[in-house]
Amino acid sequence: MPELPEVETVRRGLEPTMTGAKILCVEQRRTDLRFPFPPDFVSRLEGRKIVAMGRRAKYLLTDLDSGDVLIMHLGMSGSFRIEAEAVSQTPGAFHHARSKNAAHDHVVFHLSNKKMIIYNDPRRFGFMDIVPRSELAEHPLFRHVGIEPLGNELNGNFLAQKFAGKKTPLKAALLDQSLIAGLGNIYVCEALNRARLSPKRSAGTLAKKGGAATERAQLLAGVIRNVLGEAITAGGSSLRDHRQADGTLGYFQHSFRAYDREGKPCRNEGCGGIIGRIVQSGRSTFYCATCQR
DNA sequence: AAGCGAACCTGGCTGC
DNA sequence: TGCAGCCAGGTTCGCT
Repeated sequence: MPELPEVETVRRGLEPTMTGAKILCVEQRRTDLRFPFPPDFVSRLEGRKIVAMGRRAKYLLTDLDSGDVLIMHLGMSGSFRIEAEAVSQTPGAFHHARSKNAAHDHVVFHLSNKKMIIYNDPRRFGFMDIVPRSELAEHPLFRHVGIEPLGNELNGNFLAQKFAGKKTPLKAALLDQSLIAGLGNIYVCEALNRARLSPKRSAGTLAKKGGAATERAQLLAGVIRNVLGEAITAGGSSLRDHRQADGTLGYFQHSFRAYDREGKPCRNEGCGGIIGRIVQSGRSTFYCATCQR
């Protein structure tokens, strides 16, 4: 589900409730998601105060007053919701057992402010880990993570330098989290459509011979920032189940120009083409063969 | 070495 | 109504 804009939306939704609160009790309802939980998962969380809620790439980073960081990844179908702690009953015991997807509520954090943070993930591609903040950068998950697309490093020169000589399709290069971290299938399709670049073009064609940036590279870098920024403003995209933490739906899906619009008219000005669908390395690519070259 | 398909897992939708 | 088949926002592994 979640690409950078959705994860950032989740972060912003959780922050007011989580930051400053103390974790009183953690219900860990299974031993694993995509990976096993660390054996001391619960004991390293209970009694700790939450100092900050951050994000790196598609990871949520919860800093604790112990110096540990709780790392959370939502996989394809992970989501959080906030509920008021039920009074006069065992914490969390059955309060939300009646809600729709309770079968997939895998972790419940009970906070000192009488709120519950509930992690739900039907497909269980998400995962959680805890490491000391000082070791985060060297953690296997983060060691090879690429730049933040909304930071200052993303520009035409960066793309040209990283893509120079690459024959891999441009779409695949943009999905490579070790280059730019946070883009996924939706926003790559959207960015390429807005930049009018074919997903099939070799990534290397964005660099000149010496490795300098082409105008296309400059354009693409700017478009990536814009699309992600607009999506965050819209609260992300709600295709199936993504919601902001307060339960409201993101609405960026209404602004899609290519993704999930097979057979519909390209929305680029003066184009008049039809959005098509192809498969690249097993994933759907939506693009307009008329204007994306 | 790069690039592709399969794998992980469940649910929702389509079509027979 | 039922069931088979296909598809899904991510990532990693292993085989050409």
